[in-house]
Amino acid sequence: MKRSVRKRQDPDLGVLAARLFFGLQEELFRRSAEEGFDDITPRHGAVLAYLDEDGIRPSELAHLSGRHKQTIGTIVDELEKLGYLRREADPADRRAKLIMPTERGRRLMRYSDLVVAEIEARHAALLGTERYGQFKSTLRVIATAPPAPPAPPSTTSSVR
Amino acid sequence: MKRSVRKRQDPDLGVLAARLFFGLQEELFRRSAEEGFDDITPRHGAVLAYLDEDGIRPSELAHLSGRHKQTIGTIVDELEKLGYLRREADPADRRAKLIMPTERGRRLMRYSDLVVAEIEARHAALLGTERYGQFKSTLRVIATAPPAPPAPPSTTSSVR
DNA sequence: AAATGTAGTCAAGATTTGTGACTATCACAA
DNA sequence: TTGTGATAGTCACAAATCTTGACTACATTT
Repeated sequence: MKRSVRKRQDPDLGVLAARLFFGLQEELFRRSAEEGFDDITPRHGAVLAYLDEDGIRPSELAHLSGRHKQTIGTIVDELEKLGYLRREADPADRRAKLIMPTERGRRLMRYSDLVVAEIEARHAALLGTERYGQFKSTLRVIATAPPAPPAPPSTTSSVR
Repeated sequence: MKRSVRKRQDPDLGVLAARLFFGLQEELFRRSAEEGFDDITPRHGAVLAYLDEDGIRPSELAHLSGRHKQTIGTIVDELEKLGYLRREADPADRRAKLIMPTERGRRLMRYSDLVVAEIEARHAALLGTERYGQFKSTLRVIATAPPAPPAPPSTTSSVR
């Protein structure tokens, strides 16, 4: 059996994770564009996904999204120009800025949260609420699991 | 409750999918690098993930990975230079090429399949084989589900 | 054999990411 | 209070990556 065929018939966790992620991303940005938010790209998702009505710092966005703070900086520049957010001074720390969504940004936040909720509802309708609920809670555990278990102590370890 | 905090405490499917995918990718490439495959990047994954001992065509790689054929072309160039694969003529179609892994490519295929299998085994050990099996089969259904259901017929549809 | 479609490549421009350095501010300790 | 080291954010430039359009060779259809 060809590996490429096997990967299609019995895809491993990596292939499934990629499909889930990119499929969801595709629908989210396609529908957002249809709704009038047609000037953003998946690249902006790193910031948009974590926008907060109460403001959030660029460095926290960098941490949450796993990107460099320079990248976040240019994405924030773009989204500011597009009218989705503003930079404000953070009263708690004069070095820091707070990224505050504009009205348009808030509308996008609501809409994208809605689309994701709809996608989840679709799965729940297809699978049953209980099975989907179990799936999601298992996914939460797995997605939170540490990357690799601590290296098992070995009698041949170089430490001894 | 801040949206950003909510997204951390009760992450939606989008956030979970991103974590699952990027977490797995991180471990896979980190461990591959430790194993000596330290000249490849996640970008090469589009090709590496679907390499096949029996050969596979660039256009099929483009389709499977969702990237442009030009992108696949340059990735294949790089992997060829790095010694992971060769381009061979496809006997069945003289326009086409077959991407054949070299011995090094086959070793990487085996190792990365092993790492993913190990990650899955880790989850299965943590959750129990049955619960993990249910999770994975549900994930397969969800990841295969069509992006959006056909627009529901509506009495106010512009078609009528 | 003509027309149309497909496989792969080339080349150039635009976009995006990564690196290093820099200022301002904060936190902490001497 | 002053000094030291860390942190938040930005600038500027180099490197990597993606996108677009055009092109050749071959296959398929009519």
